[in-house]
Amino acid sequence: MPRALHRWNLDIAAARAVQSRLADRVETQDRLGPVHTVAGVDCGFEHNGTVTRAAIIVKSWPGLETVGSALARVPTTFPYVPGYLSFREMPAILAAFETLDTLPDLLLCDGQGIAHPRRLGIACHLGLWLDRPAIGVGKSRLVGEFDEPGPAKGDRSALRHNGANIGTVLRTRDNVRPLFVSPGHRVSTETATQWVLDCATRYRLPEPVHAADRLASSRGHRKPG
DNA sequence: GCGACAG
DNA sequence: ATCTTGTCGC
Repeated sequence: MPRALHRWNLDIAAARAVQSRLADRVETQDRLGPVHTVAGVDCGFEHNGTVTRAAIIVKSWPGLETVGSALARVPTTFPYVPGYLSFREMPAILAAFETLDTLPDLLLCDGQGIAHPRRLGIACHLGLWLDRPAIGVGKSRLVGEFDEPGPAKGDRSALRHNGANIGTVLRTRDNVRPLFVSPGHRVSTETATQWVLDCATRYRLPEPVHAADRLASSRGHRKPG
């Protein structure tokens, strides 16, 4: 991974051009190997947002036991602009991945996959960069229209945008706000949806992402009660 | 011009 | 994302 050869603090116009170019390389068909490890990826911020904190939690599959983790803190160089999240969080995320000796078999990223204006959400960007199967798990919608899914765990509806199916609005627990699942790379919408549901055991967020969320967030450090 | 807008 | 305790409901 030619990390040193890349600059991430581009202007919006340049970032947009990069997204459009990379979007063509995203694979929406299943191309996964045996999945023995599933990782959750998320970011948090410290010091008034000047530092980005990326967290990765690697879980075994099946079993969902934590078998690895990584944490990296990097100076924040890109502002939060809807549609350009990867340029803000990728530097820290890649720094965290570099401390892992083995890449996970499947990545669950907090954020969208192809459910993005130019079909290049952070899950796509990360999946392409690491050449790993990746799934986007958003807590809210960026783009797309959908019908409210039923109230029970497993209920779902299609997320569409510009006449295309870009993901699934999935209920991962009874009576909780649904998640927005979309392919990141090398995973189909159907498979992505199934993996998120299979990893959703006790929280709204799938286990790996929930764990990464806690590690990335400053509140995850508070003492248990 | 106006509203929407991942984390 | 982050600042933040208790409280209401399934």
